[in-house]
Order: sequence, then structure tokens, then C-alpha cells
Amino acid sequence: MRRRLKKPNLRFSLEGDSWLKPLKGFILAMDAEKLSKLEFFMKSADIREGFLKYFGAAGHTRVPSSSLIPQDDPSLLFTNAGMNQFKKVFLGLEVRPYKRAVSSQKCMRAGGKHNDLENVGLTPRHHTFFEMLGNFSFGDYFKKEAVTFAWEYLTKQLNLPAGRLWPTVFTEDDEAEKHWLAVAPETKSRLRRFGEADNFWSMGETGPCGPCSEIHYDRGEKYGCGKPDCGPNCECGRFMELWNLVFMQYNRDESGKMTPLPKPSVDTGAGLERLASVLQGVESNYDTDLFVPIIRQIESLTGKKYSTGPDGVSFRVIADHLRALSFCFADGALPSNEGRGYVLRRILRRAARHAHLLGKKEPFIYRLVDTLAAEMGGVYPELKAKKEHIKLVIEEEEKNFGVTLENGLELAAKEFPSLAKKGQKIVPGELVFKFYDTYGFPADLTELVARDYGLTVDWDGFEKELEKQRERSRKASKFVSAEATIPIEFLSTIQKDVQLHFEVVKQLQEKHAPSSKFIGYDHRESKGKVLDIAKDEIGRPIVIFNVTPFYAEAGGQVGDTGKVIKNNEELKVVDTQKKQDYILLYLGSFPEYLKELKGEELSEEIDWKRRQEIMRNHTTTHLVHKALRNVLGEHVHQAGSLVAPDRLRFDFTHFKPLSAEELKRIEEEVNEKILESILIETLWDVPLEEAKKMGAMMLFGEKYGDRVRVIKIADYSLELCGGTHVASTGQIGLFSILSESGIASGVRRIEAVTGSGFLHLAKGERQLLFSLAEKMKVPVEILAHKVEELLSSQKQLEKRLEELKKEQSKEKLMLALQNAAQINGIKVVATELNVENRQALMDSADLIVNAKEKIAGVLAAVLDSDVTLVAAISRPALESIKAPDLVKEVAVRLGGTGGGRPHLAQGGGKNKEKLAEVLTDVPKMVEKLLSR
RNA sequence: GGGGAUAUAGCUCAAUUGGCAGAGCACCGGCUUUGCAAGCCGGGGGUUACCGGUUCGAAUCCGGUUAUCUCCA
Repeated sequence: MRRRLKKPNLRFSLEGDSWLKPLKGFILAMDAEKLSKLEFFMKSADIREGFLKYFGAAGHTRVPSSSLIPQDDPSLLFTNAGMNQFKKVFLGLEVRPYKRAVSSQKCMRAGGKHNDLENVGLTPRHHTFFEMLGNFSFGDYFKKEAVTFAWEYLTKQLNLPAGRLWPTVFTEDDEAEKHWLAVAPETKSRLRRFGEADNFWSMGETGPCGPCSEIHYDRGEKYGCGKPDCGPNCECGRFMELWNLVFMQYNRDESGKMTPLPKPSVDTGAGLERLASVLQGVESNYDTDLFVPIIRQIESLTGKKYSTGPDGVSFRVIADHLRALSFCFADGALPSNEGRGYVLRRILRRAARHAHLLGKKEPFIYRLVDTLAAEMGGVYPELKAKKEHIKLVIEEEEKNFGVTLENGLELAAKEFPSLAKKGQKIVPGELVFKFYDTYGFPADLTELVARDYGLTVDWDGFEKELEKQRERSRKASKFVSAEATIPIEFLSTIQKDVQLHFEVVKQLQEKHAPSSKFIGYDHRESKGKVLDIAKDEIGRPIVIFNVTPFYAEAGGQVGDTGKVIKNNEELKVVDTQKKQDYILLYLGSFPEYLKELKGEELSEEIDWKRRQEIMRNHTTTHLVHKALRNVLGEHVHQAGSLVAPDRLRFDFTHFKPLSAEELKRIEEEVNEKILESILIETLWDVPLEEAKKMGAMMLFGEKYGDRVRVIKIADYSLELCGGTHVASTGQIGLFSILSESGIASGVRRIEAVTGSGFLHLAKGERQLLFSLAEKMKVPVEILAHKVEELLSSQKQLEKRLEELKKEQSKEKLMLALQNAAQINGIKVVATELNVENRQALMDSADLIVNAKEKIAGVLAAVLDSDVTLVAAISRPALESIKAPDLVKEVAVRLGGTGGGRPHLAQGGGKNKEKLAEVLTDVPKMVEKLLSR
């Protein structure tokens, strides 16, 4: 990068105003290939790399960008700043081996308070996805150095003209101003002070906070409003914020009181896209080499020409969203119907909508991924590695959007004609909103469709509904500031956790240099010296050895149990945990003499049988992970696990429930690998970078040391892991999945058993099978056949029985009809039938309904100790009497009620003992009804 | 986090105020046709997603669960 900077023409051209114009036009006329050959302006890749190198040379450790999907931070939808991954470091909850760091961080701002989504494409600088360059000091240097670094970097390294840089400081921050004037005296006339809104930063309502100092770039008078007080933070847009230096100086408590932090820190952030736009002399971030190749590709695929003006909105939206989606999907996120995944789905739909506006109705955004991967895959290899997966996901979602649109059109085709018919000219806002809110049909499309029916849209009404919806949501949200990246309750649990560490281990740390050495990978018993004996907060006794075979709970694997032996006395170990570098053995009891054992050497022995079961399950976890990826796809990532002796639980990312077929295939694949009895290799002390190169699976957000342990199962599975494993997959025995369920959006869970867990399960199932076979009096082999036979014969019998009862009922009904009383020319029957269900009564009643003579009938049956009634009126009699009236008369006498249609009504009552008596009264009731 | 919507035969969907769960396609059998396309007749297929409640009676009403769609924050 330095080499290029030395080219004279850059420095020269930066001095004047006129250099902006020709370059801009030039760049836009470039195609991607020429662009990459261009040497005399700074490519974004050079800016990124140069930044990292510059601060690297200044003692900063280069830290790779963390995933866009925050780990262990439920408050944050997406990583939205470079400092996210250092949050715990700033809070003093985590210690890193370095005090200075530099990074180029992938960031997303969509959803929450930092929501730029709506503005994307309309302005030159709003993005959903962007890269944040930042240098960080964790209690190391402070304001003076931060200001110096920034100034030197911008003016000496990037050769930006000092006269265009305008620093700002917090109103009360005299210190920062002092440093600015010392480092860059020429900024005196341009330095501005701003209040809390612009120049004070906080992580949340409580916690670290402090003033910040920004550096704005003056783009030139012609962009300004011309007002005399025009300067940084002016609305006119002449000044562009390039860099924000945050000085974390205070800790704010619940009452709002701010106390100085013992080790003030620095967190800075500069948007790569903005730097690139300045250094490449273009007006908009979209005209930089970060976007131009994508926009070119959109042009060639759509055949439309890009314009930097308002007509180019769709191009910019698609280019921006493509980046956001691709990077998120590469980091393991998936579109879904809620939460983070839904934000992504909406981003995609916006892009798809704009693709439609460019005349692309069929999926097409996914075809841009190749271009993006080619451009940025070098810096972010995950883009290249997951390219095919990303394309698949995007294409699938584009298709889904098509379905939503079709459904909306259908809906419109149903609603609009009737509106038009009624003579309405306007589609009510409520209806437009319903389309939008419930069915996701874009409101602007609704207007287009409405026009075809000669209708216009009531936008005011629509806005009103939208506002109501917003109000509802606002009310319901507990008003946790979206700015608060760590909610208070979450913070306090972290702090408590850390406190636990200290209470138990603090003294040990102070007194003993050596920590506990774990030798349990290849030992099941050993002798160890007691480092200390203590009780934890809730009084549980703990022993800490210098050497121990006991595995402490980690990586989902539960802690070992076993015993500690002193002479002939055994003390049960009920659990093992790890705090810092100490392995804590929790004892089942606390005998008095225990305290005197400090410093003594004791025998330790783990419950080997239990540990073996755990090892079976742990190795199986790796097999399951791989099998899932083989069967479901590369998007599957471990999202948590539990490895216990009796079962294993594996959580992983996947967008929908697994089918029975998929589960079967996974189970089969794992069992195959078990039967192959593959030797398991443990690779010790592999450098992290090398492990990555080997393609070892690692967990997102998990922090690994520089050297890692890798578990290798032939060429099948390769995973970073500190857990204990069997020597060969054959030792697992057998594997069976117990259940599959969803636990969060895009996260599924599998529970399974192996080894003796499997035996236990199989034994139970076999016993059940045998007892069933015995009951059926057939051998197990033909049990299924027998059951089928039984079922079908039962079905036949039921059918036959029903027929018989029907016949019987029919006969009884016929008989009753013959003897029926005639009232005003209507035959009246009332009889109880021996049937099983209401349906059968209805069937019989059909005989009456379809009769040609005039008949009114009441049929009754006692079902489940209650009386069920059906009243039927033959069609010729319908003029005189209605079934619901009749059935009500009867039912009321039985303590119930009823109703139905004129020819057929149903009812019921509780008093079955009165049934016979009431039935004899039916003719009287009919007479009464007829006389009305 | 809050709101709206959907879940009925293998598929696409019906079922007036709670009152006999249906259609088309697909499937099976038979007939018709030189063949194809198809036609005619008959048949199987349902825990109305799941659990609970209200009711004489629930696909329908109420509550919960699961899954899916969608909007807001």
C-alpha cells in the first residue's frame, strides 16, 4: 500500500477541488476488470489492509472480524460495531493476552435503533452491511495516543489534506481538545464542541460510557448550505463523519452517577466504505470499488443502465442487500419467520421487490453472489467456502417471495371486483393495511393492482393503521434501549458468574502458582496433592488437586464423578467444575478431618463406567454433527450440546423440522460409522490457523487459544474439541435418535442414546414387543401382519354391525310408522333406537326426511348415559312444522335443548329415565306446535 | 417482545348463525377405445395439526401447544 501511496499523482491531485470530477466519471466507466488493474487510487482492499498494518506496526494485535451473528448476547440481533467482540474485555470480565487490538469488523445495521434499512439506496452512505475499521485500547493508551494515531493515519498514511479534517469533542472534554491542539494545532479554527447527543457514548443505561471525539471530512463548499455556522453535524451533508474515537472513561450506575474507570479504554470506528469514497474521489459509497462490480453485474443481467441519481435506487438497494444477505448467510444465519432470520427475509424481499422494478420477475439476486465472492472472498474466505449454500438460500427465498406476491394478487382479485361493483372508487386504508400486515403484500403493489380495477388507495387510512400497529408494539416493548447492547439483567449474571470464580479461586490464585493439571485423557485414576479445600457460596465442599483425572464440565460434556481415597476411606465426588485454571472436585460430604488433608497426597479415581458412557456420547456427537451436515447441508452448525452418560443432546442450526426420512438417514449414517469401528485420532497442539486450513469444524463465537486440540475420525470428521472420546467408534455400540424438536428460530434439537443407553431402550422395546406378541398369541415375526389383520377384520365387523343396526332401526322405525298416530294429516312417530352414535340416528332420520308422505318423527338413543335426540320432518310436512321446534320441546322436558335445520334437528338431555314418558307425549307436542 | 393470519383426504381447496365433513386432481378396480388423449361406472382414503374447555351437539366458539405465513418494535 505504501508503494502505491508514493505514486506522486495521488498526493498531488488530492490538493485541489477539481480532482473529484474526472475520477468519479472515470471509475463509473470502468468495468470490474479494469478497475482491478487500476493502481493509482487506493483500492478498498488496500485501505483495509493498510489500516490493519498501520496499527499492527503500532503494537496492536490484529483480531479477525467476529461473526455477524453475535454469540452469548441475546440483546443484539447482529454485530453492529467493531467493539462488540470486545465487550466483555471492556467490562473487565475477560482478559485477553493483548492490550491493543485492531480489526476490520463485518457489521449489520438493520433493526433496532441503528436501523438504516429504510434509507438504503436513497442516500450515498446508508448501508445494512458495512465494514468498520477500528483500533482499541484496553486500559492501555488513552485520549492523547488515540488522537495522535487517528491524525497521523489520516494525514500521513492516507495523505488526506489536513485542511479538510474537522475534529469534534464533547462539550466538557477539555482534555481531548488539549490533545487535539497539541497534535494538530492547525485544527484550532475548525475544532467544534458538541453535546451528549453527538459526542457522548454509552453502552447502555448503566455501564461504561464516556465522551467521544469525531473526525469529519469537509467534502467542499459546493456540497454545503452556505450558512455561516455550517460545520460538522450540519444537516446539509457537506461534512461527513469519517471516524469516531470513543473514550471509555466512566462507569454509570443505576442512579446515573458516573465514577471514573480505573483503566480508561479506547474504542474507535471508521467506516471502510466512507474512507474508500473519499480516497477514490467519488461522491457516493456506491461509486467505490466495493460496489461498482456488483452494480455492473446487475446492469449486465438486467440489461438496464445504472444512474447515480434517483433512478439508480434499485441498483443500490440490490447491491447493498446482496452484501448483507451473503455475509449473514455465510455466518450461519438463515431466513425465517421471526427474529433475526425475519430481518434477513425482509431485506431479501426488499431486494427482490427492486429486482422486479428492474424487470426481473424470476429469481436473480442469487446470481450476483458469484461476483461478490470473487471480489471479497479473498478477505472473507467464508464467502467463497459457502458460496453455493448462499446462492441456494437466496434463490429459495426469492421463490418464496414470488408465492407471497401471487397470493396477494389472488386476494386482490377476490376483493377488488366486489369493491368496484359496489361503486366504490377507493380501497379503504384498512384493507390495504390488511394486505400488507397479514399477507405481506407490498402496499405500493396494491396501489398498482387497484388501478387496474379503477380504484385508488386511501393512504391516510393506511398510515393510520400502521401507526396503530406501531403504538401497540411500542407499548408492549419494555423499552429496553436498543442502544443497550447488554441488558442489565444479563450483565449482572455475567458479573455474578465472575464473582463466583473469584470467591472460590481467588485465594488459591494468590497463594499457589501451579494450577490443576488434567490427565484424564489417558488416566482413570491417579494420585494428587491437595492444593486446597474449600466450600463454595452455597456450602458445597470442594477439593482442588494439582493433578487430576477428573474431567471438569466443558464443551457440553458433564463433569466426572468418582471418589477420592484417603487410606481406606472413600469420599464421593459428585461433580467436577472448572474455574480459571483450577479443577474443582465437588464432594458429597464434608467430614471434619478433611481440612487437615491440605497438602497431602490422595488417590483419585473416576467412575470409569460412567465416563465411558460419556465418551461414547461425546464421540457420537461428532458423528451426528457430520451426518447432519451430510444429510441436511453445510448450513448446519452446532449451536450447543449436552454430553451426559445416559444421553446426548445436540442443538444445531436448521430452518425446518426434520422429516422421518432425514432422521432415518442420519441414524443410519452414524451407525454405519460406528460399525466401521474407526480409530479416533487426537491431534495435540495444532496451531489454530493450521486447524482452520485443515477444515476442522469449530464453534461460532467460541474463543480458542493459539494452539488447539483436534479430534479426527478418519477422513469423516475433524473437530476442535477438548472433550474425552472413545478410542474407536466401535466402542460406541449403537446409536438411536429419541427425538427431534425445535428450540428457537432456526435451531433444532436432537436427543439420542448410545451404548448402554441404547441397550436399555432396546431392552424395553423388545419386552414390549414380546408381551404384545404373547397377548396376540403369535410369534413376533408376524405380529405386524396379525395387527393388520385384526384391524381390517375389526373394521369389517364394525361396518357389518352398523349395517345390521341400521336395518334393525329401519325395521323398528317402519313398524312405528305403521302404528303412528295421525295428527292433521301428519304421521307422528317417536321411538328409541338401539344405536351407537348420533350418526346412526341421523341415517335413520333420513328415511323420514326423504319420505313422500307427511311425517314428523323424533328418534332417541341413550349414549354415554345422556339422551341424544334427532327430530326429522319429511319434506311434504315442512310447511306445517319445523324440526328445531319439535326437538326443543322434547329436549327441554329431558333437561337439555337442541336445534338444527328445518328438516333435521338435533338435541339432547340428561334425564334418560324420563325418556319413555316424554316420547309418548310427542303427538301432543306436535298437536300443540301445529295449532300455533 | 407485541399484533394479524393459516393448519380439513396424497395435492389444491370448499363446508351459511355451532347442527349429516365435501369437490376437483391424484390413487385403486371395472367397463369403453385400433392406438393416443381421454371417457363412463364403482371404490379406498379423515383423530378436521395437537391438548384441554364451553355446549344436547365443535372443523366452526374459547384457552394452551406445535408448525407455517406476515407486519410492527
